[in-house]
Amino acid sequence: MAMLGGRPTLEEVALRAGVSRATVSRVVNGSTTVAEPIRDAVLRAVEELGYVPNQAARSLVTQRTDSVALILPETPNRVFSDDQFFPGIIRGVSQELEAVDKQLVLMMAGSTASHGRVERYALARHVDGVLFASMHGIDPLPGTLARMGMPVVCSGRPLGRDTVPYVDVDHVGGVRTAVGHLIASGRRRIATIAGPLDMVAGVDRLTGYREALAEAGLRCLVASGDFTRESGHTAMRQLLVDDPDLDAVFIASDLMAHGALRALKAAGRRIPEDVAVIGFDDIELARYTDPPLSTVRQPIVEIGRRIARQLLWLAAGEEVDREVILPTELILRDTT
Amino acid sequence: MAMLGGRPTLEEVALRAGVSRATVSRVVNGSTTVAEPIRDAVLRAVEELGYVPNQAARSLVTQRTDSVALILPETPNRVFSDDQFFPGIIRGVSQELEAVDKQLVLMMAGSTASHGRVERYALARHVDGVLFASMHGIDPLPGTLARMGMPVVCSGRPLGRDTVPYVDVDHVGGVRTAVGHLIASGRRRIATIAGPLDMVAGVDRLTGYREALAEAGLRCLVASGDFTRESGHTAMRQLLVDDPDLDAVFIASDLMAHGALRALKAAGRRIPEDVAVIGFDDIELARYTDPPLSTVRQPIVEIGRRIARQLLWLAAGEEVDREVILPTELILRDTT
DNA sequence: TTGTAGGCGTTATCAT
DNA sequence: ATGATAACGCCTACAA
Repeated sequence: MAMLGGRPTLEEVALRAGVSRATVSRVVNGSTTVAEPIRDAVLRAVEELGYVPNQAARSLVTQRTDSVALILPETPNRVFSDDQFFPGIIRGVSQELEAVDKQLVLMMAGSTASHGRVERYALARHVDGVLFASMHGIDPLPGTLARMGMPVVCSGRPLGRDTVPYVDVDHVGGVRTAVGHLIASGRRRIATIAGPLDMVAGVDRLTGYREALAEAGLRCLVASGDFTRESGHTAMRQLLVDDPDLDAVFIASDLMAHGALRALKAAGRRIPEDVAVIGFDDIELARYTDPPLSTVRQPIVEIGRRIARQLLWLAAGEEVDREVILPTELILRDTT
Repeated sequence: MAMLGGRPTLEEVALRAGVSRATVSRVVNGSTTVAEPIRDAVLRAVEELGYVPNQAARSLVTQRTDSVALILPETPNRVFSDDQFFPGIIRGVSQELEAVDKQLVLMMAGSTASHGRVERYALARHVDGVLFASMHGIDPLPGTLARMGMPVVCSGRPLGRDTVPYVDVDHVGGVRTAVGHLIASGRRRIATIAGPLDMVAGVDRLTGYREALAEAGLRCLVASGDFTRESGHTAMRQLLVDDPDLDAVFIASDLMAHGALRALKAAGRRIPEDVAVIGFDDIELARYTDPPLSTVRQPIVEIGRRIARQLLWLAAGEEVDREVILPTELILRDTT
């Protein structure tokens, strides 16, 4: 049992086991060059004293902390508001990290002021690496850290010309498939509610929509939201004003789709008879909207796992792919 | 600019500024006993070299890490699945922590195996404190850590007889108000879908329901869920079998209520004409269910902030209240 | 196989 | 007001 105030050190364990500090260190770190009986004695002493290595001391010499930082752009609306994206990412990341006994340090970085904090922190702690999730606009931070030799991986293709490794899904392809399905089933006035255009996910999904319509020679009708329910609701009402006869809409996130569904129903549209809708994400909510939402599934937790794995490779000094693209899948429910 | 491989140390800054390490340390830590010109010279050197203090070295001597751990019981279903509780807590906690420039270390602790990890970690890192959110059953970990002198605060009254400080809401009172409202508006066959009974939130909300019905001389009808949508859906169907004539139901979480709404509609019940429903939480979803859900609001983010603040006080060596109870509020929308 | 000793980058206690 | 100097707890050559 460790006692209050002053936990045992290597030194004390060594004393108790009747060996040198070096030997204790070897045992604790699993070196194989220690005689069986000695190892046992040390282990017993460790047990009896309740010894736990001091991570700060260890880091000081090893230059590692066995922890990685996950940086999330805290925008008032989105992060943790009611979106399953971040929770999913966190979950995936922590699964992978746990497997190798590393810790997850979470940092919100909304303001540019906090960018300073983040940078200082990453440097000061010697975190073993930094993960970024869904940045807005052109953020120099990932590139800056990478250039200083810090392992960095992003979820979502980073804007700008920094070339840090990232994991993303095939937004364009996924949306083209979805909109293609709408067209194939006879819809002709197909609108979209785009995500924020300072985010790759927003831009790429809009591109997919545009490409699909262009190919079919159909006209575009675009409204914009910021991935929140509320914005989806507002955008849908706008769309209904712009073209009361629209017969389908692709919406860049399920949450926005949820808001849009409400606007559609309020306007007396039957779904999917009058207007078909397809969302993007496939969060659990999608199965419970009324009617259940057709959507483009992206493997959110898997993205978290992959960025974590990539980072661990990087930190281990390996080369990793500059780009990993995960597939999406069209899930057809009752809104199409 | 710090260079790759080997960032500058106190020593180098001292050299460059032409002073001793001690003086640099003083400046960096904001001591007031340093002459103006010297301070400036040091600051300039810090700037030019891109010096950032090494946290490990610092922790080694100060015995602090400026970081706190947040332990979440990772159950396959709940954490981060689609519940706004944990995200809200995290958000509140990180707001408070950021204000004092401390870091948040996130740890999932589902298995008992991971309990070992958590304990070791908390000890090894000298985290300044540990936060627990919504534990299941009787968990000895908070008490154990507290006894070892570690500052600990829980969100939700801990089961068992360990006496660690906690922050919770008035579950019983909130539910009694809600059920009281149902009764006052003429409902007589009022069922409930309870949360998991190994959690205080589950037990207390059930108690509130029982008390309210007992007072009114009404009969109880109870089904159980685990706070997920799916379980709410299942439980509601069961309830409908048990008593096809029920005219109201109090549901221990909004997510379960969402699932239940679906079951109710599938069974052809009109809401609220045939059956009234009230949930608990007031997550954003509640405004978007069909119809919008009446519910008992609990201030989730505020809970996060409070546990963080309490912990900070504790860590600073102050006394804190053993118990902080936050109020709830009945939000009436269209399901009542 | 085991022990010795030096150093990791800071802070803090003394002198000065 | 500033500067030596001794910890802080551990890892790791290097020596034995």
